[in-house]
Amino acid sequence: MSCHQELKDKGYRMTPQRSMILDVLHQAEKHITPEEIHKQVCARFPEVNKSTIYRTLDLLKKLDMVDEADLGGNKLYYHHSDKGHHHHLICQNCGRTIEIEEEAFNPLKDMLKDKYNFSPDIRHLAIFGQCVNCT
Amino acid sequence: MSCHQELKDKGYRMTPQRSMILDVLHQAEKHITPEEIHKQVCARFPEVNKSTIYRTLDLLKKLDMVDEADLGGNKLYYHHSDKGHHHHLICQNCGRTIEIEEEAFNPLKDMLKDKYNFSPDIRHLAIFGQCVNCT
DNA sequence: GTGACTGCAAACGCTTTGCAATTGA
DNA sequence: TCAATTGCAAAGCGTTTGCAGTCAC
Repeated sequence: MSCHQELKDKGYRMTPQRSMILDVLHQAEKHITPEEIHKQVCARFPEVNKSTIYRTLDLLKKLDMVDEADLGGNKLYYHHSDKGHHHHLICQNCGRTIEIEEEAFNPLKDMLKDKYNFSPDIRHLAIFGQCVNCT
Repeated sequence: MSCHQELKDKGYRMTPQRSMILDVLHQAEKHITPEEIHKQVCARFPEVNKSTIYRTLDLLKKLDMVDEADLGGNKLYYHHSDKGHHHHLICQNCGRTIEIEEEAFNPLKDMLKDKYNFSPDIRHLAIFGQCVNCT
């Protein structure tokens, strides 16, 4: 798990808390909230404080080691950035989320650049709607 | 201002508070937050409670008289729905927001439908990035 | 008159912060 | 050793809620 080393290399300390947060992020199959990270970490190592979760996520975000996704609602979601950027289709009916690869948005990016002179930074995009099962 | 009548027709009461909230929404040039609505309403009619703003916005949303936009961050933005759906390009550097018309996203919609069997409900989309001045 | 509406105050959920105690290098 | 990191408790922010009083119809 090289990201443990990565933290050290950048001059930060490796603590059990940070190690476990990294592990949880690593094992997570999809985006998780600070709340979920906290729950999972506490299952293994009781009494890690929530503010530690938040501070660690801030740090990892600053170091580009996690991606932060605002999927709507009032929560933020995080995932390991080595899992690549991608986007989400979220069914407003059943809640299913479909991941789509970043490249699918290249035509959109080009259009925004050509027509609006705008360079989009599309790391996460949440698009709401209806999935097949629900239409 | 027919939306005042519209409320009545649907069986709701017209109060000074609701009237002013509608006016503020009407005069707003762009999306505004409940906070801003509150400030503007209070400038004319002191002491309208914030919960009234929230409850009125909920009502108007239910009646499809306002659109709610989650532009990221922890705030919600509102605007009169008769101003039409549109999207936003938000410069992460200078904060400028550029409105773009809904039709610009038709190719994207078609792609999501064809490739992912997903029917997007794209009423508001916020795309972050860099505007011309900031690149 | 009466139920829809408002103001108030308290609580919510998620996140941030100041500070003293702890701990990794 | 000693600055970086943590836990704790409190506060921040935008929003929601229960309730008693008021007001549009």
